[in-house]
Amino acid sequence: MEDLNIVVRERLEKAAELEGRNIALYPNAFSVPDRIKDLLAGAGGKTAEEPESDQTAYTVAGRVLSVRSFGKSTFMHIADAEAKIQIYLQQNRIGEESYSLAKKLDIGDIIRVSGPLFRTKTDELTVLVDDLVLLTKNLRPLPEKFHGLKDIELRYRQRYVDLIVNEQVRETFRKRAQIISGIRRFFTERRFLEVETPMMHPIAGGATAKPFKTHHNALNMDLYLRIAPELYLKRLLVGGFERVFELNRTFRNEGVSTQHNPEFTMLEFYQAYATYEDLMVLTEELFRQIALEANDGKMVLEYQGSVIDLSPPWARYSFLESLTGIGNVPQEVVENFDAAVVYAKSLGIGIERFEGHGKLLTKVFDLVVEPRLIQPTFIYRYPLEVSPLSRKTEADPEFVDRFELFIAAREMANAFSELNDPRDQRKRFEGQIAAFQAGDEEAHQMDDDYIRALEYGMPPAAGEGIGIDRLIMLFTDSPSIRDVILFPHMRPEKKSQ
RNA sequence: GGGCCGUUAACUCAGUUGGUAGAGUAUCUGCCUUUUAAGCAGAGAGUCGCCGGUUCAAGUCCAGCACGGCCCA
Repeated sequence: MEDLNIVVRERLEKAAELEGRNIALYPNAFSVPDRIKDLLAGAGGKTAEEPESDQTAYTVAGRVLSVRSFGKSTFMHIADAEAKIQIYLQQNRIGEESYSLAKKLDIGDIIRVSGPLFRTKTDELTVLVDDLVLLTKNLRPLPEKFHGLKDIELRYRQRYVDLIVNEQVRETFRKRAQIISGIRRFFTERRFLEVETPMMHPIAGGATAKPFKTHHNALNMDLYLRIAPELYLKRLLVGGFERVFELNRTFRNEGVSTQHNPEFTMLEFYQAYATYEDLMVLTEELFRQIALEANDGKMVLEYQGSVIDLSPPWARYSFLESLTGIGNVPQEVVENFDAAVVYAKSLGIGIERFEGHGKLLTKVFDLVVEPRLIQPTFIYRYPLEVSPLSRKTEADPEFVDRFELFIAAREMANAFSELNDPRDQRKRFEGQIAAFQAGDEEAHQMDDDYIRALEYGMPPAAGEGIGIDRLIMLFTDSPSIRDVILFPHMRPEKKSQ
């Protein structure tokens, strides 16, 4: 307690004083029948005189955000979950006893007030308080009213404070919830079944990434936090569910950045009897619905200064076309491995000895093409080498029936027609194991049960993964993934406050 | 992992050439019954991120570390 600042000490003293007057600091069971939003909406169409004539008392609760105190009357603003409203306390209306409590209230306290509505001289709808109850005493001062809480570290570490004082942050997370429930509806309406598959995997598969490792004590076995739900969802296609989706957390043991958080939310969906081309159309429809619901019905949005038009259809380039056409990569680089090595080195790309032509070209792509893909763009037909779970392109078996979607220079989705030939899948895994032995830590492991599942027969299908956090960033114009994750991962604080 | 930047009161920020630590908000006291970044008068509030070094003297200069941010890989 000795490390508390003077303001907290004073509030503790004030709290003790109130308790000495038999005023409960944290009382329970006070009903709050009205919402501030409803009061504002109900009075919206009324003239200044009408609220005066309506003496109906309303009861709202909320946190005190500001106080403007005079001798014997006080204005405050209080906010509940959706809105804020001004309240007006007068000593001769609520009595000296209640008014002395009002004088002791602090910004940050949660109170309940009852009374009729009126409009002030400046036409602001205000609750004329008849009854005041302290519901929760605040002991820590809120950040300054004008500048708010700016310090990014504090905002993430103490998100609760960020949410109290920064309305825009609340709005971002409301929009996140709205988009996610819209996605659920989109797939449910199309007869996709929402499923939950394990997050702890004995084999971390379905993506190229380093996993987190954990341990099950009773079973005495190591487990990995999933890097993708993919292989379990496809087992469900084998099982007979023809359309499934999962919308939940995935974990990758990588660095943190404005676009990476160790745990993030991923949508994956699989549709039997569809191809990756069908999913391009479905993806356009999905974004169209999200824009209708979360972008005021507009297909155009602004992200960090770039105007992005989501109107379908979106541009489509094959992977190789995009390298030469968008990235201005010389033709011989895409045709010849040795030329690709020289070119990659000239861009400063580090090359591992287990990396082949396809892998090299994806590194070149990330550097010279991806940054230019501002408008929604499908890049399709990826190298076989970087796609161990995708169906080969029938016309060109060095490539696969896969696309990635880029918007605002970021990968937003990854989709492909699924490889359902168990013999080919086993060979692909074996190739991955060879890469792992050559030093590729992210290479896929053999998953014998997955092969066994395919041997029972998985219908031809296509599947897709969408990084939900990046999608939310796009629709909320957020520069960092941490702005759309309520509690982003941080190193621990050195000492608690 | 590398480079650059930041860390000063609860919050937002100043702090000059190295010479006793500043403002606004918030808090406390007094006045004030239609204010809204209310106003006026006064007061309190600091491990200048941490640890060393240089110096008569360090918020300031130097080294290391911690946390954070941005960029790069």
